[in-house]
Amino acid sequence: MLKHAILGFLKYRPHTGYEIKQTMDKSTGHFWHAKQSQIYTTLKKLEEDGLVASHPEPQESRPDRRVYIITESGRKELQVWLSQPVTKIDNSKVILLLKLFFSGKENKETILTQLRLQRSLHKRQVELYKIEPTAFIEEILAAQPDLKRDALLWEATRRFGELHEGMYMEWLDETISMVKKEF
Amino acid sequence: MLKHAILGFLKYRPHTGYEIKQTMDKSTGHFWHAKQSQIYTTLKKLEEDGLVASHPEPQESRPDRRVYIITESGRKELQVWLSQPVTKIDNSKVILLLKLFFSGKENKETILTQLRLQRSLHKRQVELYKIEPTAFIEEILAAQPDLKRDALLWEATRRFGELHEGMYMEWLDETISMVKKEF
DNA sequence: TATTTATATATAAAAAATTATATATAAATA
DNA sequence: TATTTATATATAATTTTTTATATATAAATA
Repeated sequence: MLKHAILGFLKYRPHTGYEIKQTMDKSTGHFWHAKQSQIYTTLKKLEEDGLVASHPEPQESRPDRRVYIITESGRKELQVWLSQPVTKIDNSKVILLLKLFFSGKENKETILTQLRLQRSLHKRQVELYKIEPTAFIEEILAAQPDLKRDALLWEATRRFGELHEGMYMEWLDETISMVKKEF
Repeated sequence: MLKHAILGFLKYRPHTGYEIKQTMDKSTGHFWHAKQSQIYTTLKKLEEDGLVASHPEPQESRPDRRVYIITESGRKELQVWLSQPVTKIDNSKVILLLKLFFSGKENKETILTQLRLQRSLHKRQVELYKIEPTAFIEEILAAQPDLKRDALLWEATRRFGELHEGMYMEWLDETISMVKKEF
């Protein structure tokens, strides 16, 4: 799946591995991520398969960078993937829930500390959703106004993050109250 | 992490690999899952590390089953893991959002079909959250009433699934409307 | 009666993802 | 001035996860 994410980014403009990591973190970070090492190895595989092409670009003060572009074959592959329906719900993994599930014999304060720490992390995240991705969208739209439809969908994914964080905070508050009362 | 999930289940009672898969699907399935093959290989590793022990149990009509129990060392390991704070937000992966993010050049109907299919999948899921896990909890509580605190936490994780599905449906409806209007 | 599905057990191979490590320079901080 | 942090590049080793395959019997369905 990372293959297709990378093809997606290269559809807009050429990227180096480093740039893909940066762009990904700022745009799809809350619903799709990858480690830098994974991006580099996947780019190599994509090039072997002829879905992307690359050339080294000399730099004055930094080591040479390798710039990747999408090929025609890559565009086709992306297009096919985009049109394929998503036929199941993706089952995510939530470590906090896993710990909570088995914490029946833990003492009250251990559980509350766990929940409160997560609450503080998510509170910060809620703030981020209201600024960061919007800036990213406006920057690109200024250069390419033909991406208006793309921008609407990017906003929809940002909105998902916002709703998700809202739901998470609601659940945390509800659960903290429950533990305070019932434990 | 699967190691600890398995230790968690074995804390309550002995399980075979097959049973762990069944129990997991019915209880933590919406926030933690594993393939059967992964469960078997992880059980082996846990036994090598002395965190679980096993013995084969002959059966009349079926192949012998191997029953795993948690060791003292396993209980300690689980306890340490449970008390360690979760210091970051887990970044999940949502395939639908990834596709949507890159679908700016897809036609309106392709996008709407994608969203509507997902809506139907999640609608069915919403129903499941209101029955299945509750049955699981009551069954266990009937046999072991000292698990009342455990049951409260299990209910909290079920509630998370319920809220999550509600939020997902809300977002899908919102996004479907947006695409209908703006595309 | 034949075929399919479910129960119950797992192993092997492949793919994906994480963690650790490595190089080199510039800029900022102590 | 020395150290740390940030930019920019990647590879190697390990762990985790998925996909594919395998065996054997009972029960249900066509």
